[in-house]
Amino acid sequence: MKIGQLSELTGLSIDTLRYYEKIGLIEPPYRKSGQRLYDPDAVRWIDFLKALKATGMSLEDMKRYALMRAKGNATAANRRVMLETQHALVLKRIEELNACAALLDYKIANYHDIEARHEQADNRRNAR
Amino acid sequence: MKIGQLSELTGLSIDTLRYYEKIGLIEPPYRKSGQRLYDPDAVRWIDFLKALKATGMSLEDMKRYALMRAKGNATAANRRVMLETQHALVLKRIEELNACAALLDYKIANYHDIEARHEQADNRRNAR
DNA sequence: CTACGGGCTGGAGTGCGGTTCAGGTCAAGC
DNA sequence: GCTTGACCTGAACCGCACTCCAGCCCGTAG
Repeated sequence: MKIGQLSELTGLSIDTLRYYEKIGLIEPPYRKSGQRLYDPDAVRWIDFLKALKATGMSLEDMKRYALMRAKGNATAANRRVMLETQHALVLKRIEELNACAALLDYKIANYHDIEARHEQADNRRNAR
Repeated sequence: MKIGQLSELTGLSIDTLRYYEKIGLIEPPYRKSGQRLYDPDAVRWIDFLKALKATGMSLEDMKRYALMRAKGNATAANRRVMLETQHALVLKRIEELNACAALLDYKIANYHDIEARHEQADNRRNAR
């Protein structure tokens, strides 16, 4: 498929796809008269990249992973370790977000209290 | 307290504190012969800013919040809505991260399988 | 044959969130 | 009174992850 289609399927812009190729995240695909023609498997790889990115991994680290992947089975253990590290980071981040959510809850409850008190005050004023 | 102490207490660099003041996140404090002297309450406000930031809120949005806060009680309801919006975003983000964690788990399990199979192959080779 | 849509390149530009720097001022301790 | 260390300002600079652009090529449809 051509780059436009890949862009549609993955949700990454054409520019981003070319950029990812340039920095080594995507293997340079076969070309026909200059134009990139991608294997359908590219979609799955890019979806995985998107997932890694969603975990907060930097493009730099993703590139390291991609490089190891290209080198084949000998790097499997190292890749696993990378994923495990990232997994731990994700769990940590989730914890952090849970804490933030709790704080927001607390603050929001406070605002509700404040608003309720103001309403009471208004009611008293209107009753006079 | 002086800016150095505030920096220690909040974990933000002196530069960042001055930057936050410049963009309107922190009220310009009282000064004595040019030097900023902060009220201890500043720590609590900055900790709150850090929490908002940890939720992924942009400095721009935090500034909007700070501006409303400075305007007093009349803005309480709007501020509450902002926090509620942010709360919803945090929950969504947590969901996303959970999904990513699950994918990583799956991939890691795959790698374990692959490594186990390689080990078996090695064992067979050594047995010959 | 020509117009058009899509793709190509290299390189410059963008937005965010700071960080660093040059060139000072000020206050406290020795 | 001099040194030291913390602090001041405005402006330039940084890394990341894109994003856009000019000017080109190519294949297909009308």
